[in-house]
Amino acid sequence: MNIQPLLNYISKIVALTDEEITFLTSQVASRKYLKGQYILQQGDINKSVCFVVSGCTKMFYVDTDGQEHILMFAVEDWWSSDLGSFISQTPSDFNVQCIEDTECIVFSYNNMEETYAKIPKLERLFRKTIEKAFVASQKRIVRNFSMSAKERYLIFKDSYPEIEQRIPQYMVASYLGITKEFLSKIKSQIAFQ
Amino acid sequence: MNIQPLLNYISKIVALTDEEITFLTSQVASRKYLKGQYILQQGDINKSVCFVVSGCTKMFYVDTDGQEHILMFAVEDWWSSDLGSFISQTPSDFNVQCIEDTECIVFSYNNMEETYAKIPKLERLFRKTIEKAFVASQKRIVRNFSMSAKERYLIFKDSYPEIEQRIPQYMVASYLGITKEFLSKIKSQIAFQ
DNA sequence: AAATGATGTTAATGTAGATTAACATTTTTA
DNA sequence: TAAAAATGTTAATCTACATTAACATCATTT
Repeated sequence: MNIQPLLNYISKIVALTDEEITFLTSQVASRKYLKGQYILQQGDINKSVCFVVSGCTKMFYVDTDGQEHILMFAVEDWWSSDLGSFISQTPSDFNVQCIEDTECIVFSYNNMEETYAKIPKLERLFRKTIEKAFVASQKRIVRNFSMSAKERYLIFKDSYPEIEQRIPQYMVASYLGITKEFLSKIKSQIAFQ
Repeated sequence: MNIQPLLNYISKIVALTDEEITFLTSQVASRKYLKGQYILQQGDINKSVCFVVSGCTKMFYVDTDGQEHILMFAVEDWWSSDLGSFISQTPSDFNVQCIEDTECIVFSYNNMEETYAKIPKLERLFRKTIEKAFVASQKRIVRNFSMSAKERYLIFKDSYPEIEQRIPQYMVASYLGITKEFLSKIKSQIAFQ
């Protein structure tokens, strides 16, 4: 199993010994999904945290009216999971679905305690990763409160130009919390200045 | 210095030895603020993470139109900080202000690495705390996208009845992302069913 | 106890973005 | 290569919530 992409990612944050790498390798698994496949479904208990090696996923919530609300995308070198369901082992509020053929490296809930115990550096890595995710999430709340949809779209485009290229526009709209029709209007406004 | 409230909080999540408690005590400080005082101001670098022992704080963002947007309140046993500024030691986007006389126990940035190194259990505690905060933040994003202001108000009221009692209504409105006038309307609607 | 400031309410009017619906374009499949 | 499915656009109409403004109530200070 090739976990090199994960090791490269980790090495940017903490340095593992050969022994730790060997142990880590024994604790994770590689998984491949086709475009359209679900990694997690609303209501199921999330048993795993995925590191995306290639491809792209979306995490979304389907509300009582059947409307889909995208919370995040994950591409190469990102983490993709419903952390809430994972940490409390309760039914998930979210779906995680592949929007391209996707390859992941997977940590499973049962191994997690042992992995943290044997490699405390990984606990540090996850602490830092989640700190950043939390900060980004707070900033998104602020933007949703204080900025217009147009401003939010421009920031998204600017922050994630690669992602905007590879996903359909109606998913960008969903991520921004607006309808595809309104995003279409915004884009035509921008085109004419 | 009385750090008992912090120790009680910690003991619910991880068990510290006497030695660890002694060390921890040497690393934190107690601080008192009056109602209205700022613990952190937008633009300043956040040097500390506060555990609230008594009182209440609000963290908020002032946008370019001078409008205030409240991200969170913190009461007894909660953490109150701009984590983004803290972890990256960059100017803060947020203000933290006391809305009651408030007493905190403070971890400072300079001690943090050492504290984690000496008491890895605290790194575990913070990982878990931030995981929960992140999950709550994601759920808030979903609610803001998929629910009406009235629904969000009812959930807030239900989730934090104590907080709703002790803060002015216009701050609840700001937290919900609506105007005080509209919250007033919602409340009168609810009163007549 | 009056005055000041902070907080809350009501109502008229305005607007960002939703909804609906019809159609255009692109991609995928048979 | 035609048909079907997925994606994107345009325009009319609607609505949740913002804005403004005037006033009411409560708390704090002098």
